[in-house]
Amino acid sequence: MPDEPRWLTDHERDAWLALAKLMFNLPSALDAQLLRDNHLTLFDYFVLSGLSMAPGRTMRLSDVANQISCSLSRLSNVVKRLEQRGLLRRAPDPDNPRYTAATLTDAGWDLVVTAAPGHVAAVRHYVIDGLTPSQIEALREVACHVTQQISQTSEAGPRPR
Amino acid sequence: MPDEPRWLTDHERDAWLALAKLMFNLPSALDAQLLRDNHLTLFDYFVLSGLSMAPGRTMRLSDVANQISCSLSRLSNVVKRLEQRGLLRRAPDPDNPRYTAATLTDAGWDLVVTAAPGHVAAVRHYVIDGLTPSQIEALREVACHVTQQISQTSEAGPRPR
DNA sequence: ACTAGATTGTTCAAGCTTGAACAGGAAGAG
DNA sequence: CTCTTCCTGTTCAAGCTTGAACAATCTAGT
Repeated sequence: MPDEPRWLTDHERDAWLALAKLMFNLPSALDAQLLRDNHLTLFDYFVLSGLSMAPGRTMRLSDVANQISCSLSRLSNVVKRLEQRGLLRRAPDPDNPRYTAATLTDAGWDLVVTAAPGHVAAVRHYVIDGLTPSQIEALREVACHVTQQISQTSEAGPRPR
Repeated sequence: MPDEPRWLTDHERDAWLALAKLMFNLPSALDAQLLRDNHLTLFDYFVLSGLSMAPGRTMRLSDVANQISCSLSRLSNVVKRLEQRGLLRRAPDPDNPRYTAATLTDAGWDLVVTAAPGHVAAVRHYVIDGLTPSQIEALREVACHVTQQISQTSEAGPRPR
């Protein structure tokens, strides 16, 4: 039988509700821009953009999954579709055939280069522009805090009581 | 042909990447706790919790959709499933038969009461606890800024150039 | 009163995500 | 050397979301 839980104060609740609204709506807003202009989801863009910055435009799938914190299952499905569109190629890693390496094709590179300006403009429009430098710093601190809590908790179970 | 776009500075990019990681992972972390303990998604919880705070535990579907900023299509599907589970009832609004009103049942109320402490604990754990009051205030300001940008832009098209 | 348009909500097909089951290879213990 | 275990990645079924099409109702203009 749990003690009386520590409810949120009014300020805490306001901040949480605002964040929840952001979580529900920002992904679809960014998806909408990328889909409309480049037929990419935000998730697709992160995968391609990650590859475009890697040496040799190549990364192991498990490294990609770690970088953007997603399930291997989801990544595998997305990468399969991106390969079917000719934006990247999959091949077993020569050093260690257990790994699969994804390499951006020229078409994939061109698409990232084409899509980047519009995507950055959307991120600026929705998130960055209009914030003061100290708000941007606070945003970074808060978001890092949350992601750290999540990754630390994944082992110990979400709610340790 | 666009001008050279305004890329993000290092600080801005760090803040944006941290927020993106939060967006990708916080919803599933909160879903996981609610699904494990109460067989509810976060979205389900917001719907039920919204009804539980409304006068008569009743709201019009379109008001619910506005409150949590989601498509009517998604809400309609979720509400149908919640009704099948006996957590709420749908009925045409007596005042205006064009509206559909959803009313929380006793079972739905009991479930919200049961689920709330664990959910609040998870929100505290992942988000609120460990932040200073000024960080919480900054979070609220930033999140409100973003949601405002999104709702203002939905009319004029995401990327006005 | 009548028509045109807007609002509200449902439904359907298509696509996506999730979690579980599975296969293959690598590393380590005995 | 062999067995077990872990890691990596794929696949499949089930469930969810999306957007478009549709029906029903209200509102406003004429």
